[in-house]
Amino acid sequence: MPIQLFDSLERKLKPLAPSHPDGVYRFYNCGPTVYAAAHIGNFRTFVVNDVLRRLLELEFPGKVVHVRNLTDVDDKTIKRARDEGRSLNEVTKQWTDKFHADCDALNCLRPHVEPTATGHIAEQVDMIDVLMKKGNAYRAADGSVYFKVSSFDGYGRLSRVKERELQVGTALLHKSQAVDADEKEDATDFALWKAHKTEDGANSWDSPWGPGRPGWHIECSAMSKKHLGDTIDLHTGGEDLLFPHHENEIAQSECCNGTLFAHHWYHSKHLLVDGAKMSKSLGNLYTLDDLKAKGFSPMALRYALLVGHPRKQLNFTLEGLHAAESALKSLRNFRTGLSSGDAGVFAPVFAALHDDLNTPGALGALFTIVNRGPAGVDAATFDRVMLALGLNLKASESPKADAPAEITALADKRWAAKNAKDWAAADALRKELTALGWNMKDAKDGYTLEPLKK
RNA sequence: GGUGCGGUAGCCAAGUGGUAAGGCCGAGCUCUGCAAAAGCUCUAUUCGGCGGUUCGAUUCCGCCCCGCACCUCCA
Repeated sequence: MPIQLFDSLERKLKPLAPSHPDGVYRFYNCGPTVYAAAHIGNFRTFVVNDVLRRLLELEFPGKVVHVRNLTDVDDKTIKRARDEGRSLNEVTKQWTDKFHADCDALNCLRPHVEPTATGHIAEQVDMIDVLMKKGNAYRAADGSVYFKVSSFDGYGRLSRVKERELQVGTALLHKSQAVDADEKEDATDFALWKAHKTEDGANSWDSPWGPGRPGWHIECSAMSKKHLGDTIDLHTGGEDLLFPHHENEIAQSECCNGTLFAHHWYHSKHLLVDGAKMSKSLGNLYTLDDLKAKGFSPMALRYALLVGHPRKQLNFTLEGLHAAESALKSLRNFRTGLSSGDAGVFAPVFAALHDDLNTPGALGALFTIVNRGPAGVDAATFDRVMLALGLNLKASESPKADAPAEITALADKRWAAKNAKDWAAADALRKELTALGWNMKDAKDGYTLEPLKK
């Protein structure tokens, strides 16, 4: 069964297949802006894309090229650098490293190519130059270059923005007109090149239109073109990117290249936290480190992010993270009882994944197998399921914390009391340990200590 | 105002024109001196409301109620 995935543009399920004669599947996924630690909402998108990547590699072994960019110059990165009195490069390096570390912890495969915006200035300038020459762009008085939306008939196909504009209460339109009326010919035109402003500081590059920096949208068009060619097979991102980012990418790329940009568009939905949109003011914005500090493993987060269908909003809760930890533990226990056996029982799991990346359906099918017991279930195929989902069971175990000496001393005392069958003393010591936040697990010939969950 | 998505057990969440997967929590049991761990068992006559189509609808259609997201740089 081929992988079927919803296409945001045609709004239907379409099978995934390479469109180029070389059989290489070209996959572009919009990456992060590296100005702060990514939050779990960001990671939902990256984890979903990672499962997609893994499925593609199982389907087209050795023939997948996955490109994911890093946005390392924009208003936010520049502001951060300015606020901290550091260079743009220092700031973006720090958060790029952090992003990589978090992705590794979440068992997300690194993309085959991870291009940066600042590393592709020339490619972006070249594209803008073509757009200027073809009449799809114009230079404003201040040296900025804008894309002329009216020059591209296909504009709005992805997001149906034209339908929107017809009936817009025009409040938003007025707002954007007020801001940009001086420079843009039309409110819907967007920046390809932003003329240098004083607050940009040293972050400026030369161009035929004067010093400045590239607009946000052009970077993906340029990097996609450079690393995957004019036409790619799949372009993905979070739902918020559908408009304007992806709409603008299509316009830029198709006008510049004169050919279809992407065969397939896929957008994953956003994450809610405790039923509300994540925001700093609500105090419900979590990073991976926040959750680690609460004692959760990164793998539990990965699992929790896969519990909902990628094309539905998912409500993240701490309770859900607990559920994820427990579910992972069940999978670990189940795995230890496995040897070789029937690989076919896992077919429903893969069928669910191939059917529009239905991860909750796949997990449900998986636990249906788990509940039938390990007899005759094939270990290697189970492992392949874990590989597809990117669940590293080994890494999901809670890190073994070493108990401090005072705790060990108490535990030793209790162990001695227990062996002396002094139950009263033993129970009192157990209580004491519990109060100190440690659970003492008795085994046949010794004990282990583990910290209680916060 | 426009566009799109959704409302399924205490929480999270699949799914189907033919009578509700799964996870968590909870309860009971087994095993343990106790506890934990592990294992077993149980837990929605019901799928936002009202109509309609149908032999039959949670699943299709209509209306209504509620929630959420996007609408220029937020994954």
